Amino acid sequence: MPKRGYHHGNLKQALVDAALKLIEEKGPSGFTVAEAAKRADVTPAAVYRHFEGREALIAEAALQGHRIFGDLMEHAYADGQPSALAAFEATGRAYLAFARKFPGHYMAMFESGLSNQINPDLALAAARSQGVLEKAAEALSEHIPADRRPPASMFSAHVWALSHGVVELYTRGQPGAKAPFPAEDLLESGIGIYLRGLGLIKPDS
Amino acid sequence: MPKRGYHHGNLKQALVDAALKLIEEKGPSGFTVAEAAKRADVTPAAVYRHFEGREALIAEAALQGHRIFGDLMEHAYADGQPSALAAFEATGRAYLAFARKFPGHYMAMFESGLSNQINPDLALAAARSQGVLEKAAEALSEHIPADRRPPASMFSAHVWALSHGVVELYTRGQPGAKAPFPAEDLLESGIGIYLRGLGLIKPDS
DNA sequence: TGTACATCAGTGAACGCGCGTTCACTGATGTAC
DNA sequence: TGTACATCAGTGAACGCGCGTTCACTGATGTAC
Repeated sequence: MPKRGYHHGNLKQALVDAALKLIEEKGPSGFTVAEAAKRADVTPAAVYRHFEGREALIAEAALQGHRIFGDLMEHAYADGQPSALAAFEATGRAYLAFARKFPGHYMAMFESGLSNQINPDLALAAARSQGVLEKAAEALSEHIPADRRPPASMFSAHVWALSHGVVELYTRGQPGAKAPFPAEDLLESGIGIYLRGLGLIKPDS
Repeated sequence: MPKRGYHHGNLKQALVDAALKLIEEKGPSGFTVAEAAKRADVTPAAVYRHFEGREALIAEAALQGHRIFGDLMEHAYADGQPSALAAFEATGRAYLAFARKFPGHYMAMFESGLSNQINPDLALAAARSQGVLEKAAEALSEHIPADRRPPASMFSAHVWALSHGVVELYTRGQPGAKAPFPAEDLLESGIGIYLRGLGLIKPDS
């Protein structure tokens, strides 16, 4: 536990953490500077010692999220190697696992309406995780005969879209929500069928 | 053009239309009662002659959206008949077409955070469009040998998720957005590969 | 057709609230000597 | 080790603003006779 007297010790991170909790609870637009400050036991004005404003705080939360996300994707990819197929599947699963485990980060990254271009660090971190999936797709596409091989960036876009859709529709526990299957199963089976469609899995395995 | 004197003529719908435009422009949480009133050339207080409050206005917008959406899905389904495959593919395309053509409605329906349970009419209208896709999936699943036939509600969930993901990620024209392929092509090809994976399309056709 | 009146869709002013942000300040901390 | 001082992370009060909503009201409309 960090010290706490008049000076906080690590207020910047405490504010980011508070913002993440708030975003998780009420969505990106339900989050307010004042409430984040309150949760960090600090006056609203103190926020401006560490951030230019509300948007900068959200951007920092998103940045941290992209870094974690990128790491997870890299590890998933590495664990699946040397099988191109296993690596590709693992990155898909990592997407959902991240959304589950870091919902505040996820929302800051993908649902806040914040542009990644706001800040070069953010743009870089965002590009990195996307790059991992594209790399995995690239390796996978080499297992398809060259004459009828669709572009690898298409695979990654498909899986990214499917993953995102599953998260948005079947992961949010809205009251009265439809949840026919666990999201993990839905994504796993969806990707499985998709890969079979690409001819990368045997029809009956 | 409706008359306009002291009385508006059709203020209720004018407010819904204004709300839809605003939501389209600034997102569901960027929309305000005051601005919707202004766009309809009316005092904010007038809104309360027709709606209980802000939320009720959004709910009405979402309701109208679900009705249009349901109709589109039904028509797409009917046009694809009697081919189960064509009908299924058509409903997928209809999803994206709706999101393109009625972005305000789409956002009110799927991005406003509004629960469909708020209002029985809304719940009904929302269930209807989902039902069409499920019906299409049901018919399709009968073309798969019964012993290795996954549940039809899974197909519809997969396609729904893929469609939603494509809309969210590749349809919103954010500055600096990644748009490797037209969303329509992405969805079309994704569903194609998926259906091949189900064994419903010939590998090389 | 003309008048009296009920209905009701709008107005305009006001409310309390919480927001993001600013400012001069003060108290704690760390460093130089 | 002790004192003087610069640094700086926090405070507390205040700002202007736009929000959703309420209220008593008024002017237009439609109907009964």
